Amino acid sequence: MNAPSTLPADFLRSSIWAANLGADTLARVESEVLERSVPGGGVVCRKGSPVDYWVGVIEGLVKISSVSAEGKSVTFTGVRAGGWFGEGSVLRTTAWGYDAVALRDCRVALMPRATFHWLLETSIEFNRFLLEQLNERLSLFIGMLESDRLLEPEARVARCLASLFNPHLYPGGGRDLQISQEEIGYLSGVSRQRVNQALHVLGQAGLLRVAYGGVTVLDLPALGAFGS
DNA sequence: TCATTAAATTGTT
DNA sequence: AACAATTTAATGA
Repeated sequence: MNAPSTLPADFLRSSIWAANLGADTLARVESEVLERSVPGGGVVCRKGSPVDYWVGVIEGLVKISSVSAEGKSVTFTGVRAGGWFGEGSVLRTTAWGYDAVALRDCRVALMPRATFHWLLETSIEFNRFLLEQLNERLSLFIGMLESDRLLEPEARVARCLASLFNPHLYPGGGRDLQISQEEIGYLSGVSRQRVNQALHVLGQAGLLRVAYGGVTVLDLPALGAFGS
């Protein structure tokens, strides 16, 4: 069922930002990027700790969230295989402004801060990619401001899933995603029971197909616009 | 390959 | 939150 595990080098080459890099540039990046495994429930990076790397998800699913002083948790987004996060932190700050937690066993690629900045200074294509990625995330968060307060659980689940199929953030992801209803609950801030109901509503609407341990998106545009 | 068992996930209250 | 039903994964014959 699962694809054979991706080698770090293959993962880097399949990232869109790497598509137009020269061979020697790519070789240097490959030699400097590290790989690390994070068990399910483990912390990829913790709020307040130094930002030493830009992080790519090779395999698994990572939740980006923040916990308030009273212990209330807010999830910003999920990052699935193929996605990179932390560019804002690497660019502007020295400490992470949020937590990144592995929802299941993960393998992540770590690009050292220095490598990131070197790419930033040498590659126009890399800059173009960052501009697009930051823009995609901005519109994602703007949409969340609306959906978080105004929309019912069905729409929140719909948008949460749609965001995981964003072709700019997760290239080559296909239409299928292995994700449990519990994981969707963590990402969308909806109880698992409500996720279960919502998935059936969305399935009835023909927007997606639910399967054991995963979903298949049938109509991505409609999914992202559900409820508005 | 098949049957049995444990674990994970889903569906319902 | 708790429970039963279903699906998958693992194990050994």
